[in-house]
Amino acid sequence: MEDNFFERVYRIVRQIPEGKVTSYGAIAKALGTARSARMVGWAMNASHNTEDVPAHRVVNRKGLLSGKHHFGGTNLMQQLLENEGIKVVDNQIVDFEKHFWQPEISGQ
DNA sequence: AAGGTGACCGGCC
DNA sequence: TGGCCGGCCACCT
Repeated sequence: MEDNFFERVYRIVRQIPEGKVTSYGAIAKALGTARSARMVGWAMNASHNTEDVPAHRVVNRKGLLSGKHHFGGTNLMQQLLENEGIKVVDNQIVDFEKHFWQPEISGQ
């Protein structure tokens, strides 16, 4: 594996258990670069090439499926989340805090 | 090498 | 919660 920033993000996302979701900022924080939340989103963009990355479990801080547009479909991301027991209404996760899962901090 | 870009976040109203 | 603005950092052309 390479030391690419993407790999770092993927590693975290892959640790997200089923039925749980996290935010870009949380991942960025776990990476130690809380200010690069945008980079996390960018990494997810490249995650299209990686199958082991459940990007559908990653949403923005509001719990909105900000990246559903990139999922190739319209409600695919939502379906995946609902399939894991997460309720999604109007592109927004219900009880977001409840399903929120915080990744472990790197180097700790 | 420089500039543009982005699936964001936090603060303020 | 919603809208607007600034910052921030790695990737791409």
